This record gives sequence, C-alpha cells and structure tokens, in this order.
Amino acid sequence: MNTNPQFIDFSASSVDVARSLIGTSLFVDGVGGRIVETEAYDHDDPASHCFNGLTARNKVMFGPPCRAYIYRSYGIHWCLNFVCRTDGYGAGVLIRALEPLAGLDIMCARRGLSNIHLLCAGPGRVCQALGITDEHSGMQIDTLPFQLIPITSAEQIEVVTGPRIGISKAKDVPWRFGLSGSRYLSRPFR
DNA sequence: TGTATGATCGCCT
DNA sequence: GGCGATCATACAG
Repeated sequence: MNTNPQFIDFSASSVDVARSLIGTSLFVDGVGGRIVETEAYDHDDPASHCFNGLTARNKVMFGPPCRAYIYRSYGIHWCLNFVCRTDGYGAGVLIRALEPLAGLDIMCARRGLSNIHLLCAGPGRVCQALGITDEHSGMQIDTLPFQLIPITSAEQIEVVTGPRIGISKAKDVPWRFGLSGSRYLSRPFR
C-alpha cells in the first residue's frame, strides 16, 4: 500500500516522480483523464534515450524539469514524457496510460474508436487521444494547454510495480508503475 | 489468450 | 543501414 504526496515535485528523481504521478489527472486543452500507468527512465539507465549522452532528439530531457519531452516512436506514434531532475544528465517519466475522464467524444473521434478501455491504454494511444505532437515538445506541463490536477490528500492510492514494457535493455528493472486494479492499463501487472 | 507481422521514419552508428 | 520506451490486425489454439 502506497500513498501519494499531494503535490508532484519534478525536481525529484524519475522513479519518485513516476510513482507519485499515479492518480494525478492530466488534461491537454481540457481533454484527458487520470494517469494510471507510468515508467521511469533515469541516468545510468541503458534503456533511456539519454544513456549515450546529449543528442538532438533528447535535448529536452537534459533541460529544466517540468517540461514535455515528446519523441516519435517506430516512425508512427508520438510518446509523452515528463522531464525530471537532470543535474546535467537526462531523466524523465513516460506517460503510458490514462483513465479517460474529460472530452471522451473528442478522444473517440481522434482515435476512431468507441471502446473507452482502448482510448488511452498505451503511450502512443495517449498522445493520439490528447492531440499531443512534437509541437508540444519542450512546453511546461504546469501551464496551459497542459493541466495537472493532484489527487486529494484523502485519496488512498495503491501503486503496483513491474518491469518496463517494450525495451531490450535493463528489462528487469521494476520501474513501471500502475494504479492497482485499474481497467485502463496498457497491459496487466503480473 | 496468446504469438506473429507489417507499417513507417527519424535518430544514431 | 539498422533499429526502436508502438499499435492494429491476422491468425492459431
């Protein structure tokens, strides 16, 4: 049983931020929902885009915290990360799944779907549903069009952990975090 | 319920 | 020139 802090401190480590974000609500132009799945990518992490140092793609992750790092995945999808404490290296949290709460009709139209359980169940799906593209890269995530709403202090959140998905290096590091029992995960936790 | 595969392109070696 | 922090579809069992 874990309890989340009321406020997200993006100057903390990516692992701490990834865990704290579970239960937080994320909206872009008023469309979005509750974050139910995240993954941490830290320095000294072979699975991180930053592992081999600063490049044109990952430069946002080396910049100030509380920004959006957005990259193209498999040439097709966009994926959204929140930049964390950097201290000269890159660190971030991948937003993997939301429980849809606001703008359901807009998200369904963007996704070409009516199945609410598949609207935001995966990093590429989240970006498609929320209309996130590389135009949002580098933007502050505590400023419009982004909105982050912390959970209330009375809310009890149980967070589960497991290995990260879709990577070939550091497969066993348990830096995937999820809301226990959520029906909106990209994949179940074992 | 699970495994395989194609799509598609920017980044990095 | 190869390979993804993915997704949708097509099968088999």
